[in-house]
Amino acid sequence: MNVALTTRIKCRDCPIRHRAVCSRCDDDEMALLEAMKTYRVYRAGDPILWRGEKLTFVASVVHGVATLGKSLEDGRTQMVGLLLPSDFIGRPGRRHIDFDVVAATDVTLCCFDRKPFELLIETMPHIAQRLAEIALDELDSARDWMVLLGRKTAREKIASFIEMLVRRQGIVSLDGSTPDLALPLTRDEIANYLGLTLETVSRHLSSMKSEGILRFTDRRHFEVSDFDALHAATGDDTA
Amino acid sequence: MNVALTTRIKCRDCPIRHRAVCSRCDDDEMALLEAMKTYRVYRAGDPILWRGEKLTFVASVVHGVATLGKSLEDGRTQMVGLLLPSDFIGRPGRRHIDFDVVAATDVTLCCFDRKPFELLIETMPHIAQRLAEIALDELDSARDWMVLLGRKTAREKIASFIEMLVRRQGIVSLDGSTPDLALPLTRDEIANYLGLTLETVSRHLSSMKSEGILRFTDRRHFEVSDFDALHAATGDDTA
DNA sequence: CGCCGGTTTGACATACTTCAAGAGAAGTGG
DNA sequence: CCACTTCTCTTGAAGTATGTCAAACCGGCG
Repeated sequence: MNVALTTRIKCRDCPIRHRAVCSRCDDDEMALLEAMKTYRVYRAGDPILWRGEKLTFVASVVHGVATLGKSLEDGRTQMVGLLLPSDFIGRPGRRHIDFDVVAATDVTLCCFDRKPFELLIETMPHIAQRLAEIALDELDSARDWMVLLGRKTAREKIASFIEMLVRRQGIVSLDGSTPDLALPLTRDEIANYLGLTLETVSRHLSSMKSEGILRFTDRRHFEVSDFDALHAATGDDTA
Repeated sequence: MNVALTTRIKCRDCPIRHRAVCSRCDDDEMALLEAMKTYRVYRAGDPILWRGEKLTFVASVVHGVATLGKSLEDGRTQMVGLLLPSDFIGRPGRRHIDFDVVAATDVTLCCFDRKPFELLIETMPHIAQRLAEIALDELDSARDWMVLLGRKTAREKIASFIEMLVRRQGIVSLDGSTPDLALPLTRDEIANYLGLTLETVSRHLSSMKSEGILRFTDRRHFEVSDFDALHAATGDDTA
């Protein structure tokens, strides 16, 4: 089995201490959580939860990136979320999960058995408060993604995706260029995320390269040479 | 101005009492909410909140249907949610709203000023608990919608939309037909919801009519004559 | 009656997909 | 170190679903 226990991190040393579902909890509450939690570790590519599976635990992502996706009958798939550190997995109150969760990189989860966690929601207001915030934030970004999926052209989708990567991991210098950035997903995964095919993704990345907007140092590493042009290609208004 | 006060409903007689953000509250808590709430009424077509606007209140939909949408620079728009009775509007903790909210039919809202409501979240656990549930449910359906927008064909999108209407307001009899149902949106609004154009919506509705899946009694009223065929056209697996 | 918004239908354009072949990297084993 | 496989990615050619443009239809309402 892919699941393994890892060295326990103390909650006070936890990298997601200030953002995860536990972030509003005080020291006493933290001690309680500390006693309940368990870790699970997955290797890149491993399935974490499969659609329809019984939902025995809920979890926060501690390290790594997981994808949240769903498939149609005939095998078409759509990624509906990228789970990054501090993101929450699972749906308290539901017996089964309705999505596929897969580790995109090596992933560490901080898990709580579902039943006890549901009790926690009843008895520890700080948990419910933070959970509501997290869910509402996630909802906002899901809705932004819906605009992208429903109305943007392939080029705009790809530009938006790159811009998101830049905003998340990079700094844009005054001349509109960025340092070297990693593409964390394969062309296929990007396509899956954007509602496109991998060929379309490849073609548009190539054309943005030949237009001088992007420069590839290698297939999985690139820099933006003209951030203004990139933003203009997203179709978003200049917010 | 479009906003008007309406006759106050007592919370205990409220039609959304058991589903809205207040549904977990006990009698004492209810009394407090009763004192804080105000009603706002909008006519079909009226804007309720505009993107970027200051968010002075949050609200629950009591009657009617509102749409939640977002636009691109050049005017393309995408609907990202349909707000039905008991749905929640607003984002506690945010000063501004990032979407356009428009009344699709006449709408009544039960409103709370944002600041006092945020205090309520801190002090009244039942509110935060229910809000988390609502947001997580909404998130699940947003994600289902992302699959539709990203991967379904026009025909599948429309079949899915009709199926949703049926599940929400109708009953399917044993022979797979339904009673007369109302189409609450115009072709244009449906297109907007599905990430299509109104022409494409119209064409596919026509073809499903000629295939004997749907029957229109009038442009805004229809019945399903073959629910199995409808479901088969959605592309979803037989869940 | 004649306008008007919502709708249908047609003809055409095109962005994206599909199918297919091949090139680069990266790993594997001799 | 060099075949050999395998996987990812690129590029091309052809097909198609959906968008775009345009005209006509229909029911409602002044």
